Amino acid sequence: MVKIATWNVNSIKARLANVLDWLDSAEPDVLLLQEIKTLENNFPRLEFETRGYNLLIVGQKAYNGVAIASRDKLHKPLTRLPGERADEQARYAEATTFGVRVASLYLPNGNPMGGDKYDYKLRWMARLRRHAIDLLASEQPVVLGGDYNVIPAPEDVYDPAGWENDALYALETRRAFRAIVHLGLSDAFRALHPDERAYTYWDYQGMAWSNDHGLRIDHLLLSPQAADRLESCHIDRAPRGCDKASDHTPIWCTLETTP
DNA sequence: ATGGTCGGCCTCCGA
Repeated sequence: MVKIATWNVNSIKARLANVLDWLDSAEPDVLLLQEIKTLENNFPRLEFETRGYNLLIVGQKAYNGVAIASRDKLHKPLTRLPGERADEQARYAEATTFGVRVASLYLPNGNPMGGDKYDYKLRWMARLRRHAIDLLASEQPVVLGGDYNVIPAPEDVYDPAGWENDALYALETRRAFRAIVHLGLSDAFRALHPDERAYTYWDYQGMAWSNDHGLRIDHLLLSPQAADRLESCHIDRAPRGCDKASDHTPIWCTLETTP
């Protein structure tokens, strides 16, 4: 069995104690991190390495930044999403570990609607779709995990009507997300919990956490070869309630080991 | 009574 988790930590330095506590209790084999908000050289490597994790870090100063931590070696690393050479933002890391092709992705937020930011989000989603075609053609187990900044359906947000003009839920955003999933990927959480209302993100503002005004925007999308091995998927709400919490909480899945 | 989101970085931007 291999346990793969994803967590937008909103600064690895500000969140280090929370992340290490969670690593020690949840013991994921692979942790996909987003919004580390630091350059590779300033990432707290030692704390992960002493716990037996290898690292692939794609850093950026102050903004964005993703990483993969794994108890197995990380083979054939890819540190940029193909398709737009001028894109300097650190939003994508991919490698093979435990025989699974895993990606840690931080999809652009896209707000405000109708400007450069939203155009960039849609272009990024088109690039992800194009890349997913190639990954699926390889017929290997693939787990594309991360902060998608996409609310897939009304049951994934506390107030769907209030979010219709937001880049996380706009019709065009949901269509672009479905166009990726419909290539043949499975949303691990929704596949195993079809009727469960569950969120992965609660804004810091307006008492969103205490009112459970959340969004489900962190996802694990699985290729058929991974989905056939899917045995569990859970959102761990506990870290969101801790002191100095990230606004996102971890979601993880387990894949059966191949016989 | 007070203040009311947070992180990074430099006084504001991004989320």
